[in-house]
Amino acid sequence: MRIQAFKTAPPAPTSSAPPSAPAPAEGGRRSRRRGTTLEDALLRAAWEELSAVGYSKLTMEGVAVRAGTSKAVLYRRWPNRAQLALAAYRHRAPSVADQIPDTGDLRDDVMAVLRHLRRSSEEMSPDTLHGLLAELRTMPPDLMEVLPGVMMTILRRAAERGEVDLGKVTPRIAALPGDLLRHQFLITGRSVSDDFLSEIVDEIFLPLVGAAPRGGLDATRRPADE
Amino acid sequence: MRIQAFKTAPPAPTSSAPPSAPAPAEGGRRSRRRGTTLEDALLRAAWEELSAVGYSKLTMEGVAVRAGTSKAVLYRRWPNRAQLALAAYRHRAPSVADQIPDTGDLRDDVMAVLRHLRRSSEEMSPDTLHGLLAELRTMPPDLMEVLPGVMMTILRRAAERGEVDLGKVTPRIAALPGDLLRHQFLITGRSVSDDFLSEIVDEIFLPLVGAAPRGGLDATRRPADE
DNA sequence: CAGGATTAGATACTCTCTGTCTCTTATTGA
DNA sequence: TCAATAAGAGACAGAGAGTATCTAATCCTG
Repeated sequence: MRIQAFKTAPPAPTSSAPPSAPAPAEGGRRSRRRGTTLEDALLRAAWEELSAVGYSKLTMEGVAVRAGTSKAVLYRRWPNRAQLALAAYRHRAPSVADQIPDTGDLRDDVMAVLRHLRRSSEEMSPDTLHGLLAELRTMPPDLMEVLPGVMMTILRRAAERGEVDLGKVTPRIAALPGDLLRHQFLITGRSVSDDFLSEIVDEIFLPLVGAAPRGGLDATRRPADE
Repeated sequence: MRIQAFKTAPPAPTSSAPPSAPAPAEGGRRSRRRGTTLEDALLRAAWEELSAVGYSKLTMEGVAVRAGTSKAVLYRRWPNRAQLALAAYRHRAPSVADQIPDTGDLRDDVMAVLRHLRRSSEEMSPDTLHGLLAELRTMPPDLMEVLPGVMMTILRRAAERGEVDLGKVTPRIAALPGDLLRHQFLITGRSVSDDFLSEIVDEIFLPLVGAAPRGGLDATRRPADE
């Protein structure tokens, strides 16, 4: 036989606030949230918890407490941890496609995209990424499709400027810099260095698309130009 | 106060064999294993369990039962699941370095290495790889260092035949085919296709090391060249 | 504005798994 | 022969996932 919750007693009107929730105003109880307001708060809490403790230590209970609610409210919306974490990521992550760089120089554009991608990787710990991938079995396609699109735009502009020959560019090549960055991040579990980005671009990507790395191959950067 | 196991009764000499263990001989009890014999059996059981259910469903209890022993015996040797799984992998995986192909042709050599690598990936489900990476935080370096070494050997031989210019080959480029294969495996969660391997080699690797993809362009092909 | 529908928030509960510990006894080695 | 070692059995404590049930706050409709 189950022991059920209080039957009539109101939940202690004074000082029954959740332990360390984002402050339910003060003193009294916060009004009950619903709809989008609540959902936003849940996703924000999930993201904060994810950043704070990482995926492997992410618990539904933890998210619920941080959001000032309970597990049931989470399970009503997402079937499990992985889906919640993914939703939290999508809810917050700014897309690479939001601002496609256009510096007038292919190398600069590509570096800008890679730095952006690195920044957005850093927001998600490797632990989180692996955990997600392990539970989702596969990377959600929409997260993979953005980058090649962005790269193609950049390359098309470079082709118009005569920097590259579009005929040499296959989808695989367009995806290459992003793939290598992601691989490195997954394997080393740490954010990649600027040198690594330069290597990708100068040793591999630019040669493949037929654009000589401007000024010398000393990597990291290049001398004054024109 | 604890309720402890039988005090004097011998553990039911007849038919108390572990549920589905690899057959403890028959009828009676198997003799008690020790040392290397036992350790081998444990690692083999761990690998079998890993292949059978994947890392996310791998339990110490499951391995113990399969090995016909108990959890304590496992914990005496490995501090946790991840270390056990890693040990099981190392114990069984044949290294790529064991047989470096030498066909007399760079493309064939590289394809052979990639196929070997693919085969050995297939033995470990993506789920397992992600799970391991998530818990280990980072790929054990020794698992990463083998491949570039093998590739350099192949490339050196190709250079002696005049197929490539070693001066063009950086460590990053040597590691490239393996990295791309691993990335694809991690992201898609499935074994990669032959076409994918050809793409890597013909579109990316060979051009970078200055060796034209031989003859047939039928694979994924490339714009008319020379 | 009243009353019904919805569902937030609180809490209990079941299950599974990790990692630890204790106990008995088979096996080894001196 | 006998003491030291460790295998194998299983109890146990604790954490967390996911489910279920209840009360009451809020919304919506008439």
